[in-house]
Amino acid sequence: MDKRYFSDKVVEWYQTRKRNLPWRDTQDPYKIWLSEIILQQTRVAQGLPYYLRFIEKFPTVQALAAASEQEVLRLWQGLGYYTRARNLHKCAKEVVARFQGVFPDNFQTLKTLPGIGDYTAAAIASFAFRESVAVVDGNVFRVLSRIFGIDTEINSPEGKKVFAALANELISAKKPDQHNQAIMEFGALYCTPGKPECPECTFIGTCFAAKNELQGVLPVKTKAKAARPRYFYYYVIRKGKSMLMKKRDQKDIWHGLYDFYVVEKVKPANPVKLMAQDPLLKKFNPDDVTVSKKYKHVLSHQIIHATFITLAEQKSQASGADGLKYYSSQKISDLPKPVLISRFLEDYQLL
DNA sequence: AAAACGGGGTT
DNA sequence: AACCCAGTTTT
Repeated sequence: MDKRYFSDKVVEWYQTRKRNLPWRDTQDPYKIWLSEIILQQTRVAQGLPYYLRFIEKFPTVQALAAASEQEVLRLWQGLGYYTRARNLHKCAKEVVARFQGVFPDNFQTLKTLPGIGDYTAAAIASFAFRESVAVVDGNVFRVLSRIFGIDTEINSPEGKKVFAALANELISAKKPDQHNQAIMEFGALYCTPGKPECPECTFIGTCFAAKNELQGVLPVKTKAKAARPRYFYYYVIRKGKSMLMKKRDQKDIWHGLYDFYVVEKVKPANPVKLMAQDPLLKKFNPDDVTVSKKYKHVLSHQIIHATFITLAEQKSQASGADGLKYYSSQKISDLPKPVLISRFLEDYQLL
C-alpha cells in the first residue's frame, strides 16, 4: 500500500471514529504522562477509573511529588506492575527537582526520566508538544505489519528498528499527534489481535494481510519461554479478629506490599516440616496446623502455587519487629497489597 | 540480548 | 485450563 495514502486515510478514520477520553483534547503534559503510564499494558476500561482518581487526588505534578510512596501505591492498588507506580512517583519528584515542575518538551530529555522509555517519550512529545516523533506500541506493530506485510519478528531488536523506521517515515510533520493517535486507535478498535474488523475496514482492498488472508499470522512474534513455578506457603496466623501481615522487603516481586507470613520454595515442600526451620513458625505447635486451601495462579512468566495454612492462636508469638503487624480484618482491605492476596481474601474468610 | 515484571480477556 | 496481550528496567 502507498504510504502516503495510508497516513492520510488513517487520520481521516480517526477524526470520525475516535473515542472521547479525558486525556485527549488536552495538551497538559502532566495529564498525558499520567495517562500513558497507567495505560501501559492496561486496557482503557480498566485504567480509566484509576486515571480519574489520580487526577482528583493529585491535580498537578507538584501534588504528586509531595505525596508519600505508600499513598501512591495505595491509589495504584489492583493495577499491577507496581514498579510503574514507584517510577511515577520518582518521576514526579524529578520533574519538580530538575525542571522546576515543568515537563521537558522534547523526546530526548523526556527519556531521561524514570519510567519513560521510547514509547512514552514519543507519546508525550507528540501529544503535548507536537514533536514529530512516532510512537511504536503493540498497536503500531500489529497495524503496520498487517497493512504493509512485514514479517520481521516484532520482539526482536531487528523488528524494533524496522518498525520504528517505518513509523517515523509515515508520520506527518504537520499533525504528528493525530497521526500517532490514529494508528493506535485503529489498532485498538479495528485491527485487533483476535478477530479484526476486516469487513468494516477501509483498507480491506489494500491491506497486505487482508489480501493474503494473513491476519492470523501477522504480526510475527517469537514465543515466550515456559513460566517459572514458585511455591508459596502462606501461614495465616490469627490473633482474635486480627491477622498477621508481613511487609515484603526483599528485592523481589511486590516488595513494600503486605502479605501473610510466607515461606517460598522452588520445589513443593511439606508445610509442617517447613515450620521447624523457621524462626517464627517453630514457636507454633505443628499439631495445630490446618492446610486450608491450595491455589494455582498462572501468570505470564510465573506459575504461583499457593498453599494456605492456618495456625491456632498462641500466647506469645510475633512482635511488631521486622515488618510484622497485626491487622484487623477490616483494615486488611485498606492495605496496599499484592493482588494475589486481594483475590484470595474473600476465600480467606471461609477458612 | 534476555529476563523480569501482573492481571484481565478470550478461546 | 491454556493461550493471548506489552513497555521499561534490570541482568
